Amino acid sequence: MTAPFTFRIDATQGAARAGVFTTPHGDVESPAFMAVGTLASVKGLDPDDLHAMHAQMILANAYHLHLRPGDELVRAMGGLHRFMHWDRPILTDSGGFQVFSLASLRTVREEGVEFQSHVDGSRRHFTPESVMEIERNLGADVIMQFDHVIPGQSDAATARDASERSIRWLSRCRTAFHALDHDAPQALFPIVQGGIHAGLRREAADAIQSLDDWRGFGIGGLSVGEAKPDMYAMLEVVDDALRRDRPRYLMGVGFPEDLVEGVRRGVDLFDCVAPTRMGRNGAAFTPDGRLNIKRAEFRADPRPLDESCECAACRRFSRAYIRHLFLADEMLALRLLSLHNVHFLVTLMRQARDAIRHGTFDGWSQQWLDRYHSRPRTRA
RNA sequence: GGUGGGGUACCCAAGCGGCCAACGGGAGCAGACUGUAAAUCUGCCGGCUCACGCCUUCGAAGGUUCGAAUCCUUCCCCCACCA
Repeated sequence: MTAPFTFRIDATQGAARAGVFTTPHGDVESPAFMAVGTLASVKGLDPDDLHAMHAQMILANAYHLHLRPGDELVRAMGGLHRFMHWDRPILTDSGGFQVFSLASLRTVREEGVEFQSHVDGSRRHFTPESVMEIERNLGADVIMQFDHVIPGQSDAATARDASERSIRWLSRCRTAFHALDHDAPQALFPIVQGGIHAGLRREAADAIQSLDDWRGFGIGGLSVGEAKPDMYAMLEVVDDALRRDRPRYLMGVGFPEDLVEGVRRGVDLFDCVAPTRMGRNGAAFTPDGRLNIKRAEFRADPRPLDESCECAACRRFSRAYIRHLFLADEMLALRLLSLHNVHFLVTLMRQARDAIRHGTFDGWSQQWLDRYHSRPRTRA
């Protein structure tokens, strides 16, 4: 068995790479999409669903699980893997994104962040040290540093402040991480910040890489309101600035087109709430763009959501049926759409992997993007 | 037959002389969601119009009034109780 947290690159094409990331709970073939299970549940799906669609690794969130049910409880229950009955790799986010998304409920200081719990209003203090302990208690394979995420269009001064603070916090995370007793092997990933400012991104990458021999890198602070071209430009900067023999994880991305664009720019891992949230809100991913199942045009449409899809929803159910379920507020609709969307992204990354291995990625990705963006109104 | 209550836009429902094309819901139609405070949020929702605006509506008909969904008269329906 390969030592944990090694990354083996099997093939490359341009900046794109196909590889295998090894964790204590199994290998992750990359590029890969990780479904998000913030509260130790990929909303609407159970582990059997995820296994069946060949999901390899999933995400959970330190902030949310600390508030409820409590990271110490999760540890007492044998850790996140046992608690949620998922025996494959897990990554936990640190709560850095909540610094951004719960901006109205928190105060950032150098020491850490004071949150007012969105659950019960109680005050909670998060520091790099406390977050490391929380993530140790949860016991994911990969844990993310505590970082400071800011809106995507922030000016350079704001972005520098947040990025440099994130690097100082990384240093504290690293010290705390090594001082803790871990119940099982874990890898701490740093996060490259810097907003949409190329110079800041490069500085952040350099500073982070001088701190330790990291097993992988997070790329954060993107898909938080900036324009897509800015995000893609930052990926190119970061691709160039980071060592290539470690996996790169683009945090919070994304939409299908962003995954393909990301792989083209050297990203190996992605996660996003989009497939489950958009599924719950009535949208399905298809190779021809998003399909809004609520639309009247699907009232009597016998076709599956995506005619080329082999997921458990598309193998069995029509658009007409799923539309009916959705409009009737049946929970099965949310589940089927979530199932399809996660399957879609997991499968998309498998296709990208295969294309890289076969040396056809450039053509494949261009064709895929052309079709996705062409969006024929109706295919009948 | 008597008494009381009621008939408002696709449905429910507020309004009870001008600020009413008419509060709210629902349904319907469309859109947005990117490390999940999200099974959430936004817009449209009588007709014509890009819009200003105009036109037709509040059971029916007639009346009072500068002006009515709102007041009066008659009629038609519905509901409850009494006989």
